[in-house]
Amino acid sequence: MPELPEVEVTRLGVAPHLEGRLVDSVLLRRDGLRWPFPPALPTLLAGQRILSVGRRGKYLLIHFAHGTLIIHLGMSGHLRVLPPGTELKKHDHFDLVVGSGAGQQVLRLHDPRRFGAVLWHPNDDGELDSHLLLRGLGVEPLEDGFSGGLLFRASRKRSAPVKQFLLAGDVVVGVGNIYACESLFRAGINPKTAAGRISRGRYDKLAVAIREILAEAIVQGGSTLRDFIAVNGRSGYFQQTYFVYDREGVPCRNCGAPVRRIVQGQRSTFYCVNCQK
DNA sequence: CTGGAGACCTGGATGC
DNA sequence: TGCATCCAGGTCTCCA
Repeated sequence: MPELPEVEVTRLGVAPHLEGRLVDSVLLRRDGLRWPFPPALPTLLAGQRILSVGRRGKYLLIHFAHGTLIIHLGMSGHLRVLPPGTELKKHDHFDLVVGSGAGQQVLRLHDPRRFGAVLWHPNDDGELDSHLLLRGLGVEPLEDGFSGGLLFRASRKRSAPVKQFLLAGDVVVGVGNIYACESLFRAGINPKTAAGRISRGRYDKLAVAIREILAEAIVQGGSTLRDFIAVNGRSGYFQQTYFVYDREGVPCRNCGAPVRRIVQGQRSTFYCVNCQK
């Protein structure tokens, strides 16, 4: 579920409930997800104040004075802010309880497939950017530094299809399977084209498309933010109007030709043979 | 360095 | 109804 917009909407949703508050306790309901939970987490965080909630790519970063809690939602994870005592559901793996008394709230991580992660980076372990999982990440697509020029330069000598080039995350972060498909459609680029054979001008168009599509998705998600504190929290995310993703055989919204599905790197790619050359 | 395949998991949809 | 198969929003690890 979570690509960059979903993670950013999650960040916007949970931050007001976390920032400035003291951690009461941490509950680990299993040993870990993709990697083991740091067993010392409850001790490390109890009584500590949350300074801010940030994001790097698809990683959520909960900053404390002495380190950062790194949370990844994997394929199926989501976070909710709930009243204490909320009934536990299957696959609720991790709680961060903040505040005390009537103001207490629980940040709860739910992740059926368990591809997510909860990790701890102590400040005395060096810069957060040098953390093993963060060090190889590309630029943020919504920040300065992301441009068609960057995509163009980074793609020279890359023979992989442009779809895979975007998904790899070492040049630009946060573009997952859905938004890679949608961005390439908006830019009119065939996902199979070798990244290194795409012109500067077409990358300019692609960079704009990526920016616009991610920003639009975040705006749409913003309208559902209160779901993050709903007890029976519905999806919390949003229904994006896709142009090609998950629309195999359906007429292209632009030209009417049936949308095609192919497999690249063991992932589905959806595109329009007419509109994407 | 680059690129491709396998790995990690559960659950929902589909087909016989 | 039951069971098998396929598919899913990520990304690390290993190998050629």
